[in-house]
Amino acid sequence: MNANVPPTAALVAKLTARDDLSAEEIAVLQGMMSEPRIVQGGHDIVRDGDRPGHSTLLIDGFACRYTTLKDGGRQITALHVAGDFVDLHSFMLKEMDHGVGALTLCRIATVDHGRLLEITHTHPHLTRMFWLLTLIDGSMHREWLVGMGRRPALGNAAHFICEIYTRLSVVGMAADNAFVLPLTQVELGDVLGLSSVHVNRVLQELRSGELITWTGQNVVILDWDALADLAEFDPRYLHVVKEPR
Amino acid sequence: MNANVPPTAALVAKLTARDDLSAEEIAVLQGMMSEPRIVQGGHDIVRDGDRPGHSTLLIDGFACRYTTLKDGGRQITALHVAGDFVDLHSFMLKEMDHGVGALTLCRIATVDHGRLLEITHTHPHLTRMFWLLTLIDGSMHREWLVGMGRRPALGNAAHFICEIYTRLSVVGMAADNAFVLPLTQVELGDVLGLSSVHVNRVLQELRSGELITWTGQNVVILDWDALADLAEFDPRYLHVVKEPR
DNA sequence: CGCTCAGTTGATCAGTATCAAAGGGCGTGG
DNA sequence: CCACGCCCTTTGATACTGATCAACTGAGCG
Repeated sequence: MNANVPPTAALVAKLTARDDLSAEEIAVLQGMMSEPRIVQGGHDIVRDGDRPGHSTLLIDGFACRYTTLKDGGRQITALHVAGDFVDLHSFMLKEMDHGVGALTLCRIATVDHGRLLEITHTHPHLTRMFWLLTLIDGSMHREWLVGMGRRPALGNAAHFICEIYTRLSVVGMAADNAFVLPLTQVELGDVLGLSSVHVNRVLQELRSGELITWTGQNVVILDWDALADLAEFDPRYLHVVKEPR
Repeated sequence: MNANVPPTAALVAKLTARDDLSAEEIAVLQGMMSEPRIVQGGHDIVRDGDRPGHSTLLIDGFACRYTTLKDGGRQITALHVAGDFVDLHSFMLKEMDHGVGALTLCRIATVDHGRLLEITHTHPHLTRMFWLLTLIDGSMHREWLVGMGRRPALGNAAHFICEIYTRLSVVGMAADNAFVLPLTQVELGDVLGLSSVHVNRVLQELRSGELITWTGQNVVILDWDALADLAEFDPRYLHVVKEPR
């Protein structure tokens, strides 16, 4: 939000939580991004079938990857927060096989794929760090698969809350077990593979168990241990460990 | 199977289905792999929590990534066939957040992470192709998420069959709508997030609709169009398109 | 002031899980 | 070569999770 926070601040935080970056690498990151741009909530950032010539960094706001089925059902396959590259994978995949939508007003900036291509020639470590970002996306996908396939709705909702809290913490957007999450219950249903009615009931159960409060967009985790236990949340899959990569 | 087929044959097929490789790159691939080794079906190739110093290429056989929950439930998050790197992601993630198991007798070979690190410095294009492989894994994860979240069991089972057929075709292990798939119904349940009893009923429905036959390990797709339609299968997510990357 | 949209509640329905048991194929050891 | 055992598949009965349908509330906003 702050004008003198560089657009890459959250990205740098996300990366340096996993490995040190050199001053030059940080400069390359800052130099490669376009001017920030605003996307209104509810609008698409990238469309299914697009062949974007650039990848998009989310500076601020919430976005998601989603796919829509013929019957109108929607599945959100990833939720993105500040510092996430929402479609870094399009650099190598070329054609988008899903859409990316802004859930709230989003501030974004882009990198040209040509610039990324150069970086793969000139900056191997930075290239690996970009690769790492997409691998962490994959880890989250797998964890969501486990949740949808084998966790009951209550546990999976709890797991989602644990994940988002952890991820927001990394970029300084959550602390003291509290954070802002501007998701409707319909959207949460599209994340968890549930109907919005059932999401409502699951949230009530989490509230009545005094595990969380969730009023408007304000989520507070009242009992982290109990929530993580219910979720069988093991944060290793987020790989928030600084080591040489 | 054949002794004068190089261990990297399927991998090269998989990669060249997406972009041309130079002769030198193919030589690098062949030169980097260890001597092949055998793993018995039912045994682990990598364990959850491991920090392997190498990544494993599946030369032959079927393997899976899986995670097990406290109640004993298991979710398979990826199914691997010949030519797949089952844990290329461990090169950057370092610690395994799930296990990799051999579903059948598997022939594997490994690449040291040190060798991969060198390649990221000396062979940018090959590096990008490795990155691409992990991105396609991610695409499949997302598609599975859509299936488990929003497709009914029947459609998702159909989708799985379409996916596997397409993937096996790329490495020459499926043709004429027929292929060998050595998966038990329990394992298929762990893939689809279903109980084995329900898998049985779903398969019977696919059979009675004359969409497939599945006897022992032999699967035949009788009506591809109807199966793909039921599945809403759109192969774009597998990115089997040759173009400069 | 009335619309719209998000959240909530109740009633009923459908899809899938669970439990239990039986049948079939195949390898192994006697 | 047969018998046993084991694993996988199949079937039936029942239970339960989560979906669907419908209606109502409350808050924000034009």
